[in-house]
Amino acid sequence: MCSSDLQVEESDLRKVYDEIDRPLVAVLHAMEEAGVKLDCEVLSHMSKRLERDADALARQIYELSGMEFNINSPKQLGDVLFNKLNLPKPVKYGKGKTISTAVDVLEGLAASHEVPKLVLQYRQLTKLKSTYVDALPALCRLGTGRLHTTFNQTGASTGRLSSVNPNLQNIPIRTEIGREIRAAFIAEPGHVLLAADYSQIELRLLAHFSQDKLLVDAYRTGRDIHQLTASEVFGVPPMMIDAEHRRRAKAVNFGIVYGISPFGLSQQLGIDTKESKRYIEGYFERYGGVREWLDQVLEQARRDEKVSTLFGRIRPIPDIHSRNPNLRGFAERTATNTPLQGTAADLIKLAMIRIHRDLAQRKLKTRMLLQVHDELVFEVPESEIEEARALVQEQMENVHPELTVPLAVEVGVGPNWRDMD
DNA sequence: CCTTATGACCGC
DNA sequence: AAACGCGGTCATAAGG
Repeated sequence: MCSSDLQVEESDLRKVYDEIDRPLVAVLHAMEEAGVKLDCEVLSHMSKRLERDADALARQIYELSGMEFNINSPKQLGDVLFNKLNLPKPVKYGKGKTISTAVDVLEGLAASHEVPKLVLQYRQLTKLKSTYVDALPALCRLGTGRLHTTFNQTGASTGRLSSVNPNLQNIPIRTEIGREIRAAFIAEPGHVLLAADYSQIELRLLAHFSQDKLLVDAYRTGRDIHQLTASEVFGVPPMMIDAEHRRRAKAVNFGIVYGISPFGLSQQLGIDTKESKRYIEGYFERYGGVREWLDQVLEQARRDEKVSTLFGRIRPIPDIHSRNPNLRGFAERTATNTPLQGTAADLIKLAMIRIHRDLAQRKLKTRMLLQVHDELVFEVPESEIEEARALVQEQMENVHPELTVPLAVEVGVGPNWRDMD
């Protein structure tokens, strides 16, 4: 027996290794070798434009500050904002050393002063330029113009993959400029990119694990889950839910998955902890099964000092008995989040193995390129689009039919990673 | 010169 | 003091 096998003697863990992680190795290798085509021309033009725009912002910042300094140095920036311009220092942010210039601090100041507003714009531009626009083309393999990441199979304690050199799991999408970068990820001539992503897989797994009546019923009947939570927590009929209600309810649902605290939710929503506490209490009043499941996971974590995914992947939770409330709090949130995040990771890995197998069996030229936690990206010859779409959606949705709620997968097809229909 | 820590910020 | 899960990268700054 080889030494790596000694680590996985327990039978459930053995199965996770034999049926998920070991067969995934070949799939990941093929994905890394395939790479993804990058339109370096697009990025080169973007680089010049961002250079000009960032430079113009910097000049305005220097002008309004009355001095030149390094905007990228939090120390120098804090000094200018809070000592030279005498903007109000963030409460609770000093923590001894440098004053925080984090985005939420600057956002609070942006309404009353031009400089923090410009700094936020400057940061957005320089972040995207240095991390993506300038860095990615340099990593393209010469000749093919393709970008090859390395997937780390043991990087995340929950069983998720990670991606390095470059990280292709954090390509921007939220801002317009970010989406321009995404548009530089293209398909070879005669091909399209196909992206398939699980819709709210962790909340669906929460429904499965907790068997909460309301949550299970919501997913079985195809309800808008954030609208439902808004309705239940704020006591407003579903039809009366506006965008702000829904936004707050969405943050509550995410908070539940992450291991909610009144403080964390209040920070996320920019509200009082009193109010966020009311939201959380309101949630558990309505989703009683969720409360019971969370309690049961914590009980198990305290008993075994570990938690598991649906398939038996294990995460030790050594700090669950810590007398340090901070450490213990982290351990508790880890304990409740890991079965959700880890089971989602197990499921998409299983789907990847089966899709890779089926593509080969059917002798399709479609290639799996990327995995981004709940999304798979493929490069598909135009002649195979409909067959690939059906195969991928089918395998992802039916990866584990024993779940008590359906898994929903949305599929998009397009010439690049931004423009998907 | 390289390594490490920190602050900030990109994604799911 | 810190404060909601999991990662990776960049620029700065300081240390060996």
